[in-house]
Amino acid sequence: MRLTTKGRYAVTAMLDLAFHSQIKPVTLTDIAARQTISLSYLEQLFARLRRAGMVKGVRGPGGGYKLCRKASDINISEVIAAVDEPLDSTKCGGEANCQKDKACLTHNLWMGLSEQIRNYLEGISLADLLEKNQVQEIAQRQHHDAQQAIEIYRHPE
Amino acid sequence: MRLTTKGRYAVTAMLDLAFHSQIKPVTLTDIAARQTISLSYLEQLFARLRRAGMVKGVRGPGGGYKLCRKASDINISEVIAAVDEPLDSTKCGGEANCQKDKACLTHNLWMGLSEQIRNYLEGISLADLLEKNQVQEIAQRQHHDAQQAIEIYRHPE
DNA sequence: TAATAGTTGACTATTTTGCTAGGTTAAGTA
DNA sequence: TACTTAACCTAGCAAAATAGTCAACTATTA
Repeated sequence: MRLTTKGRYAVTAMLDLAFHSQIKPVTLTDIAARQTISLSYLEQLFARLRRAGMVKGVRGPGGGYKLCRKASDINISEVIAAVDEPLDSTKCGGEANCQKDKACLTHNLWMGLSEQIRNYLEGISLADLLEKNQVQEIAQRQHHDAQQAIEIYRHPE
Repeated sequence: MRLTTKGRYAVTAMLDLAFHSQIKPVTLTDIAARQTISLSYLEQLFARLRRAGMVKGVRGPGGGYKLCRKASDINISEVIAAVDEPLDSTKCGGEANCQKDKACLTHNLWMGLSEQIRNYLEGISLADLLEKNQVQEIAQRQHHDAQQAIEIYRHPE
């Protein structure tokens, strides 16, 4: 899992869509204006989101985009995965010649971290974000949980 | 906090260094050969790591690089921070005109996530990684902890 | 002094990112 | 039917990031 501005753009746009599309479809032009993202770039992002089955386009006047599923059933992880290229799996793609090398330790760390981030983002839906504005507070609580996890990591049992 | 291949290269190299520099300094040529990273790219990365006070170069025959601190006192977070550019702080850099806009929710999410990842990586030192090879097992345990954090997030109290 | 190895800077190639410009197609509306 | 709207599609482009090369220079050690 990579974390770049591209994914952030996608999440921003999806949040805007989830917030505004409750009555009727939302045009990309509107999202572009509200979020200051270029229209054509949004089109590219939404082409991927559509192919991933997360949004549906409605053509013609009064058309636009709407969510395929409920906002509570779309998590941040899949939004990012939809727009990001599936990045090459770190040279040693499970090759046998890798285990002997110390380099693979790093590989494992990264896999573990990726997994951790993915899980974290999978647990947060678009609806979660729209419902509660006190993200700071939540981050604080999760910070605390993370510290506990680290304790367990360092001193098992 | 961004997650790119650049950071992964840096961590890989630092791990290699921590592992091999216990007796004498390690040349970048050696690291380049072992980790299949180009020498000059490593030079660029180590220039930053040196400026960040994490490694020290020893010139002349028998020279190379060594760690400034113990491997247990160098965490993954600072390695990545040293080589990554400090990324522009998301348009609304704490501006007042931002709070009104729904876009800032996304911003907050990202800040929270960055914080989470940073904390996670701060809790892992180079020594931690070298000591235990069972990263999978650890990832498993942390996965479990992450799930608990998500539960708390969704159902506070 | 000669060899080693860090240090520095300039330069190149590739990929990703973000965006522009131009179309085509489907669905409403006059 | 003609017109408008907006999705959908394609090609291309400039800036940045990524990854790497080459060459000169400096400090250290043998």
